[in-house]
Amino acid sequence: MGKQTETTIYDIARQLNIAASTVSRALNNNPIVSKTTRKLIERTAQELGYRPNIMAANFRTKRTKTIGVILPLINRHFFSSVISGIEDIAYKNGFAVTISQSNDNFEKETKIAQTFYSNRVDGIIVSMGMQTKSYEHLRLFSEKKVPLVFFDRVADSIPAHKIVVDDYSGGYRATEHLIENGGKKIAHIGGPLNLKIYQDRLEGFKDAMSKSGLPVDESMLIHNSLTRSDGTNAIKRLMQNPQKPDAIFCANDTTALSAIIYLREKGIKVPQDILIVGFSNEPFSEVVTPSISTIRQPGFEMGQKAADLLITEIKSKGNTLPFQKIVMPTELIIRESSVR
Amino acid sequence: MGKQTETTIYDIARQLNIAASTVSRALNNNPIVSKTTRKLIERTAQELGYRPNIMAANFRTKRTKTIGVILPLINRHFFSSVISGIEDIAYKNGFAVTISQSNDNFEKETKIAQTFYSNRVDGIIVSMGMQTKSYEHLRLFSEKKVPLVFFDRVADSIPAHKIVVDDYSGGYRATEHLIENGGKKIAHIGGPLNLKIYQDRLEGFKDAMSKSGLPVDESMLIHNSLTRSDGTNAIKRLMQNPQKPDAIFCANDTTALSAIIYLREKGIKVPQDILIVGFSNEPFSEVVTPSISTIRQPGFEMGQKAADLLITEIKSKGNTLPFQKIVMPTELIIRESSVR
DNA sequence: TTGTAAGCGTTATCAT
DNA sequence: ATGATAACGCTTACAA
Repeated sequence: MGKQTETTIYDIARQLNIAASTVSRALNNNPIVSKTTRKLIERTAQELGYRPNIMAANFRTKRTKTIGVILPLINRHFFSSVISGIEDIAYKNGFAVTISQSNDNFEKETKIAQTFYSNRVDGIIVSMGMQTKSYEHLRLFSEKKVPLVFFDRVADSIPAHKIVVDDYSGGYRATEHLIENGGKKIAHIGGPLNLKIYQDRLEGFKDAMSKSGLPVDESMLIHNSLTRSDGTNAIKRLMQNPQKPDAIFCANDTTALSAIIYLREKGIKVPQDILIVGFSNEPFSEVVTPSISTIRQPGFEMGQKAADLLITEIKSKGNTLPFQKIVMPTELIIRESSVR
Repeated sequence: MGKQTETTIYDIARQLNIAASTVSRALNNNPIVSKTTRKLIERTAQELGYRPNIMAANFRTKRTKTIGVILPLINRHFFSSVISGIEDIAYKNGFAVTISQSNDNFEKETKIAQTFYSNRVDGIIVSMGMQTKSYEHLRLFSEKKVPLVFFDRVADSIPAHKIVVDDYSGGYRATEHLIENGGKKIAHIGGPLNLKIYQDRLEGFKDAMSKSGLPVDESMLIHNSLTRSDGTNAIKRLMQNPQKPDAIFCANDTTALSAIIYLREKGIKVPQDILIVGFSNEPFSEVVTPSISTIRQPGFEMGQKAADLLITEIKSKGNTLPFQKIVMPTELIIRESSVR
């Protein structure tokens, strides 16, 4: 049975025989209004069931108190953890969070960026899609001084804050661990190399190998999109190789899982015959048999940090701080798949 | 090196010596403008780097093309699947999606609802928190005719569209399956009964039991918040019971997992000694050992359906269709944990 | 088919 | 400390 028309600050002003501007000031906690009128206004607002029209305020102030988030896929544990962390901090600071998934599709990513821009989000947080090789669609934001924070899949060439995990040392530690457990012919199932994170994991892998004097066999390096079926194809190919691997460093847990399941079907034992380490610490990794050794990425904390940096940037309008690259520590979690 | 000031439709109009209204019409694909002027306007808009100020348009039209989503926890496979489905449909219809998580906290849920209302979202999609027993905070939306769609955790007493899975028959099928596999003393680890879904799963359980002439032992019914540790406590209590269960129907996969891991530690074999069925088909259920038999809930499709219904409702402004309760089918997935 | 002009609800500037 | 008023950029009757 709601009223047809919304209460505005004018209604409150009329009721109290004061100016709308005073009402506006009171409702925005402007200390200049007297205590008595403020109380009066607050009570009347309550009585009339006043709800601020944020759209009008946004329009006027050119701020939306909204953060846009672009990421490849919502429905993935790491990403949803990050979202959760972003939402946590945003909420505490009175910001809304708008989320769109690119599905690793470059066109969609571009369109989302444009929509966010047109919607005048106060800032955006981005993790790029696997296809993304050009950054024109994001340049709009840096040009117009809309704060932008990257996480995980970052564009090195764009000046912006970046939150990443230490992919290099993650890759290094994972490989080192495989070597410590007897791995000699170690394969790597990696992601597309246009993304820095996969370059870094690969570099870590290579450096750990050469540190131990082990050769990197190019035929044992596979790069794909790291889906479940990509993983299955990769492990198949590796096992057809005349030089079969005795250990595999997978750039995510999904492909590690593919490998484990494929090898199980073929009667090849993990970790006895082949050692495996994944990356990301997906929830299933702990409970699969054998449980998957992996590199933990603090998704929730990364989201918090990203939101925190972005909001700081938004609040310090224009006085852009020097861009930071925050490298969150990774942690090797040793489970069954890599220990003989 | 961006311009200080944004291009508006007036800039375009001035450049072409036409009226701003014509520009507005052209840019909104109003068929009334002639093809020639439209082309002209589009080209000029492009040249001037025009980006519509959606805030101004929203303010004017009182529409935001935004859907608000309130759910307990983003970082949970079922919920993130739903979000993914919502986002998919919303994007295709030109809607943005704003998401907030209640963390199963009633106060936060209330505050989110108010914020969404003040932000004038065009509609909201809600799955309630476990603490939520009053619906005052949502009444605002129905009063003001803001479309509202519930999913999964619905409030039966509120008139609105509802998307649920067939929890009753899910519970029934799960229990029936346990009985078929030799379960006689069957326990149930369930959720809080203020939520309809857990009532329904329990009802399905009870009916399947009585159908087979099996007694329901009240000491074998446990209700908690279904977290990992809740599950561990529950299975502990059940195993201390003088009447130990020979099968358990868990209201989610998380507690099923807790049970499996606890029993494994105690040397009790699943499924040989105790049969287990879960609910939700979390990703880990397929790969844990033993793999968990469970009830599949089509999260992505539920999200799609919810967004679809909501957008239809939004577009049919005011002419509210009769409220639907859409019951999505559940599917029993039989894996290792329940088959002897 | 195009132009004119009012108005959406708020905030901010300037005056009182 | 409060009031009057312009302005934000767009859409939409209504007029031409």
